[in-house]
Amino acid sequence: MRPSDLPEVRDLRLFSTMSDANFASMMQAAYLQTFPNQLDLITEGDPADFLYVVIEGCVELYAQSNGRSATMGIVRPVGTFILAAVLKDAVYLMSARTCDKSKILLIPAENVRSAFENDAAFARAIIVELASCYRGVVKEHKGLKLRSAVERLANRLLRYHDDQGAKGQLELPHDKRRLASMLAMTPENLSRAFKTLKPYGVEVDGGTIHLKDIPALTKLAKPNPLIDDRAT
Amino acid sequence: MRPSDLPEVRDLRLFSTMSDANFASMMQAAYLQTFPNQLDLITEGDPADFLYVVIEGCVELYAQSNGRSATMGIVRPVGTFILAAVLKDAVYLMSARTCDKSKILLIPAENVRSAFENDAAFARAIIVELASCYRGVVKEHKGLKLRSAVERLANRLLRYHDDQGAKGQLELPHDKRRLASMLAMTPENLSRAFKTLKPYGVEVDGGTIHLKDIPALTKLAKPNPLIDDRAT
DNA sequence: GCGCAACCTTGATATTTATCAAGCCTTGGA
DNA sequence: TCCAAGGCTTGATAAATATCAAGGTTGCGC
Repeated sequence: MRPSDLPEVRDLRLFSTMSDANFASMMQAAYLQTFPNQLDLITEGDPADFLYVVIEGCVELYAQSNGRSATMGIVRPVGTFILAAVLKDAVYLMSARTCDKSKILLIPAENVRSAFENDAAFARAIIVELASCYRGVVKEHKGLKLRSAVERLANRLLRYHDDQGAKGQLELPHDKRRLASMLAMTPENLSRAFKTLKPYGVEVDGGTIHLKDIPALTKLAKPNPLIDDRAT
Repeated sequence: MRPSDLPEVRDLRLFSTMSDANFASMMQAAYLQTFPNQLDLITEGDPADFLYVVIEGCVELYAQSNGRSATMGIVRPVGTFILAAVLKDAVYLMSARTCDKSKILLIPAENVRSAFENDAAFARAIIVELASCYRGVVKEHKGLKLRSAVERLANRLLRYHDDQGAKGQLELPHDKRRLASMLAMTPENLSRAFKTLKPYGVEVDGGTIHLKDIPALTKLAKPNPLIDDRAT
């Protein structure tokens, strides 16, 4: 794999400040692979052999215990996953499967670790990236502890709406099963939560959601930048 | 503040690999202060001015939204908090208050950031620390999504029991109010959860808990290293 | 075109968790 | 010593959420 093959990877915040030489040497043993839909990429508990970068398609991160299962997040191009396990040389805490035919870049964990030992700019980029991921989970966790299911849904809808240009409607980026699991509820409950939001101008048409009364929905949702903003 | 003043801080995993010069220069503007119990140290949303190190006493991290409040964690000596916000030069995502008379070291955020720019060993130590914190929150989050309140309590009791030498009994390290909030339940519910665990050999005597049937409790709790182990 | 499978919804019901209102200790201060 | 406050428990009740069982729709392969 040569650096020039995937300019979008080189441009990732995580990699853009590395020296060319270090980037090339990290990528030298990496390889690009295409996987079919619904394929298990990694299983929680396995040692972290690779850092994964989603180039095309879509990957679901999920966790299991006691026969229960929960979606922890969705990674879309161009995004990485399982960075912390790779850096600590530990086992994965989450499993991952494709939720679409996907093109994935696999960078051997050993190469990532030696790159950050040798490249101070990369180490700094990792710090920023890890700190962001950490704050992302803290926000998720706060949302789960401080909000009801309906409030979590309302805020998620407002977030998608903003992400998609605030045009009064939005497309759910995944199916409702997964959305329910991400929001820590059952699919049945998600259905009912949508009904609960109807008086607040939320109209569901398959995967398209119309928001007819954003002030009312916002008043219900009480969005909080310290939970909902991606950036801060 | 001179480096020699607080050897236990120098020995923290986060700082032990720094050069003496960089440690000294980072600490040069730091100061040590004693705070009474129940004092608010930081408020979520405020800019991150300092990295905090608990030297003596105890600090509660908590979050608020919509009038609701949740304990996110407890920091005891010698531990740091609010590292990610400091590194990102962002606002705090959590508030902190003392839950005991406490001696706290405050290191100006600017000094921490310039130290990691200049000291590669410190940058690597930060990466390990951040990755650990990140995995810690992921585990918390998994526990909340995959377990019922009673299961969370059962596993927490087993963890404390192990931490304290597995002698068939344990001391709750904080009051039940806070324990309930950490486990994402109300105090009333915690009381009832303890009663639910009575048939599994859990006997409550104030802050002392006796575990009379650990196999039964373990069978109920189904502890999972990918949720409960501190290290992995 | 038909039938199957996956996904979503709905209703009925059960379980879990929260809320409200006392009441009981313990503790610390006047 | 006694009072008051805070923390914990308990019971009754309400609200939130999950489970179970159909049933409807859609899309796809045959």
